Amino acid sequence: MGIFSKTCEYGLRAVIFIAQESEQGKKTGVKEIARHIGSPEHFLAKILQSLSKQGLIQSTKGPKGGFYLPEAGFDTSLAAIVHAIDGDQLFTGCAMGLKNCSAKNPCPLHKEFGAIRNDITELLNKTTIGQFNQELFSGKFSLNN
Amino acid sequence: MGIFSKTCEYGLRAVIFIAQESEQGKKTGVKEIARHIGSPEHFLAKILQSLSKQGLIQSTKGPKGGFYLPEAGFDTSLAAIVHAIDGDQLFTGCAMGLKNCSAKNPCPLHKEFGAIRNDITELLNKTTIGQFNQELFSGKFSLNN
DNA sequence: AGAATAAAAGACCTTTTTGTCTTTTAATAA
DNA sequence: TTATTAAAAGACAAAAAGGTCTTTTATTCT
Repeated sequence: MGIFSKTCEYGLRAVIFIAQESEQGKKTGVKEIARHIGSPEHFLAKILQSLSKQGLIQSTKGPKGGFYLPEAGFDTSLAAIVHAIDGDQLFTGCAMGLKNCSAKNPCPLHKEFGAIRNDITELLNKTTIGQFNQELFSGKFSLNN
Repeated sequence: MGIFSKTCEYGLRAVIFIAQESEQGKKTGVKEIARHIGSPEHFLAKILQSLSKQGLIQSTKGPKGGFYLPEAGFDTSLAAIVHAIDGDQLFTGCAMGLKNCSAKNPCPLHKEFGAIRNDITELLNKTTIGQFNQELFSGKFSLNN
C-alpha cells in the first residue's frame, strides 16, 4: 500500500474534484464524481458521507442535490482530509511500529523519519483543497487514470 | 496504517536485531527474536522464512541453529528489506493512487510528493542493517515497546 | 542410529480493508 | 401531493493483511 489508504486516495481525489465543480457553483452527485476520479461508486458514497458528517464537505439530497464545498471549504488543508480518513498514524506514528518510541526511547529511525514526517505534515498542512482548480481546468493536472 | 506494513515493521526490527546478535557470532531462534522485538512468534517465522528465501538473511536448522547475517549482510540497506516485503509501492507509487501518474500526466501532488519520496528512498538506501549495533548495545536505541 | 532441536512448509483462522447492494430519508419539481 | 431525484444508512460480501497451529525436513549431539 501507499502512503495513504485507498479510502483516503479516493477521498482526496473526490474532494479536489468537488472543489473544482463547486467553484462554478455546481453540486455534483456521487455517480459523476466516481466517474471522474475513477473510483467505485458505492464505496465512494460511504467516504463522502463520512466526510460530510465531519463537516469537511456538504451535501443536499433530492433533485439538484449533490456534494459541494462551502466557501470556507476551499481553504481546508489536505491534512484535514487525511486526518479525517486515515487518522493521525501518518503524522505521529513510529516508522517501525513501536508504541513507546520517543526522543527519550527512540527506535533506530526515530530522528531521520521524524524529519521526513515533518516534511509530509508541512506539505499536507500548507496545501489546500481549492488550490488546484486552475491546473485542473487547464488539463495540466489529472485525477483519473 | 503507517509508512510500512506491519509485516515490514516486524521484518525491519527483526533483521536489525539479528544483525546485533550476528556481530557476536550468535545465531538466534525465532522465539528469542520475537520476544526481543515484541512480535507474534509464528507470524515472524513466516517473515524471516521469506527474507531467508530471498537471501537477505541466512538460517540453519537444528540444534545451535537459527537466523543470522552473513558478512555482506551488515551492509544491506533498509531499502532492500522494505522492497523485499512491501514491494516498490512506497518508492514508485503515486500518492493519490493513480496508475498513470507521471511528469507528463501528473496528479496534483506529483511534484511535491516526488521530493518526499526521494528523501525516503535516499534515507532507506543509505541506511544499513548493521549500523545501529553500537547504539543498540548501549541501550540508546530500542526495538521493543 | 536415535533423540532432540529448530527452521520450512503449509493449512487454517481472524480482523481489517475494500467494495456492492438495498432500503430509507430528505429535497425538489410538476 | 405525488413522483422523482439523490444522499444517508446499513446489511452484506470479497479480498487482503495479520496471526496461529501442526506437520515436515534438516541439523546436531549423544
